[in-house]
Parts: sequence; structure tokens; C-alpha cells
Amino acid sequence: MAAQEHYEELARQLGALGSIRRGIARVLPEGCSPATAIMLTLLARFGEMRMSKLAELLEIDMSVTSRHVSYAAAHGWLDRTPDALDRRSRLVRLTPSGEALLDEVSRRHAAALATCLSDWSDADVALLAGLLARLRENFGQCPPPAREPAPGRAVPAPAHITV
Amino acid sequence: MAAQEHYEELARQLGALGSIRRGIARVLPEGCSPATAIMLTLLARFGEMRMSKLAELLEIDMSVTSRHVSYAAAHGWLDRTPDALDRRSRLVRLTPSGEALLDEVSRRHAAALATCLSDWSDADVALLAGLLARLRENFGQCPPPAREPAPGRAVPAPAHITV
DNA sequence: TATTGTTATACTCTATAACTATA
DNA sequence: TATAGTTATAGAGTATAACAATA
Repeated sequence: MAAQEHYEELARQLGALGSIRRGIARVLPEGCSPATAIMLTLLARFGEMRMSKLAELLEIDMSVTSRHVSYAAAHGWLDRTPDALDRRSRLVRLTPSGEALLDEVSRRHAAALATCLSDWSDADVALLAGLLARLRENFGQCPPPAREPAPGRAVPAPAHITV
Repeated sequence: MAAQEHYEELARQLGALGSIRRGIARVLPEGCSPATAIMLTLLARFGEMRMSKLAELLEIDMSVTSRHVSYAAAHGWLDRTPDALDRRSRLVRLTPSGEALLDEVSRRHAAALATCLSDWSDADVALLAGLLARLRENFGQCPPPAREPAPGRAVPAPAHITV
């Protein structure tokens, strides 16, 4: 098996991860979506930051970040305070309630994975987590390739889906 | 670092994979969504099958599978033929056009990963793909845990999100 | 004029429930 | 009565564009 097939297989595995993400989402506390959990994790790890910085770390548009932050603020999981140095900005910070939620999220995540991955060694779990972190880092440095037009005899999208 | 933290870190990495999936989706040919690509891959690997079998392999509801199949059929990437043995069923099968699309998808996937993961060894790429396959297999065997109610002083969802 | 953040709108992917046709 | 598949509706997550306030 040459590298070409290994890349293709990795792409397939990454694409088929949806069911795992849905499975992990199901163990989260009520009202806490995966997006909320990731956001609170970043605030816990890097501390108070501006909206734009949070959007950059989440790798999503700031408009989306704004709604996630509003939702979490309405639940009391984070605070938004005006930035005295630049009054256009707001500083986002985890609250004690948010820290408590994050602790619960961590417990549930670990419990769910411990159940499903009972026959994995500690080293394998750490290895996979490390490879995924490296993957994300390399993708972050990679310039997003523009979508190419379909090659050859392109298939035009039908106006309506027929059955 | 104990196993508990390794599980938590793995859950974080899996949750933060959204940007990678979006990056991979961007290189797909026009009209070919990630869902379509995965579906065609399964048909290429396992051959003609019923809708229900395809939904099971995709790990999504048959209603969702039905729409993805209708979309791909409208593009000419697959055929649906009545099952002579059970006229409620339809057999789904890749067309030559679908095979050609899948070849192009594989090329683009491999090219995109080869660019971003240029400093990965062939063994590392295969290792990550293998660990993800094992992860999906273990999750498939794992009974989906029911959502527990929020613990302690649960935070009620506000009726409206205030800004 | 440029930048920060918010909101409106649209698109993708998913699940639940109601429905038709067949077993 | 039960099962295979389809369709309608709703919800989560995202991007683009228009907008307000401030730099």
C-alpha cells in the first residue's frame, strides 16, 4: 500500500467520524452543545480573551462565535465585560458556573470513552490524541485550497431532485 | 498524566475536528458533499445494497439516507432498481459516472492531505487512519448512553438569549 | 476609512414523525 | 400487523452580508 492509498484511507476515516461526534455529544449535560463545550475549554485553557481571539481559536467565523457566546452568557457560563482599551471590544471570561460545567463535561467525556475504549491501552489513547493534535496543527498552517471546478464532463446540478 | 486526562484530551481533540472536516470538504468537486462522498465510497467497497443496509453502514437514519441517495441519483452517480424479491425495497448501485466521481474525490483527498501533511511519514498517516478505524469500530459496538439530566444546581435554559 | 462585534438570512446535515406501498 | 422507503418539519452548526459603534 503506497502513500496515496494511506492518504485516501485517512480522508475516509476523518469523513466517517460523524457518528462518533454525535455519540460524544449525547453524553453532554442538557443545554451544553459540543460547540459550547469546546468554547468553554478554550476559555479555561487560555483565560480571558476578546471575541475575535476566541473565533480564531475555534476556527469558525466571528458571527457564529458571537451567537455561541451569547448563548453561554445567557446560561451564566461566561461573562462579557467591555474592554477599557478598545471600546469596540468585549472580553470573554469563564464564570465559576462555567468552570463547574466544564468539570462535569470532562467527567462525562472520560466516562464515555472509558466505556467504549475499555480495551485500549493508556498509551494508545494518548497516541491517538497526540496524532489528532498534530493533524489539527498542520491543517491550521495549511492554506485553505480554493474549490476547483469539476473536471471533465461536469455534472450540472438538477433544478429539482426527482424521485 | 493519568488515563482520565488522556480520555479528556482525546474527547477535546475529537470535538475540535470540525475545521479539518470543513477543510477536506472544500476540495471536493462541485455538487459532491462529504455525505455524498462517503456514501459512494461505501457502494464502491461493498457493492449493490438495499437502502436500509446503506443507512446502517452510514450510521445515519434511513430518512437522511433516502435524501442523499435521491440527490446522488439525480446527478447520475448511482442507480436505484426495484428488488424483485421484495418490492418494498430498492437496490442501490454505483454507476460508471459515480465511479469516475469517486476516483476524482480520492485524488483530491490525497492531494490535499499530501500538501498539509508533508512532514508526516507514511507510517504515521497509516497509524492515524488505523486508530480512527479502531475507534469507530469500538464506538459502533458501544451502546449509545442515554443523556443524563444536568447534575447539582442545573441551569435552566433561558426563554430568550439576551445580549 | 478600517475594525469589532451583532444580527438576518441561507445552506448543510441530522432526527422524529407521519405517510404509502408491500409483506 | 410489521417493514421498506419517502417526505415534512424541526434543530444544530456554519458562512455571507448588512449593520452599528468605535478607532
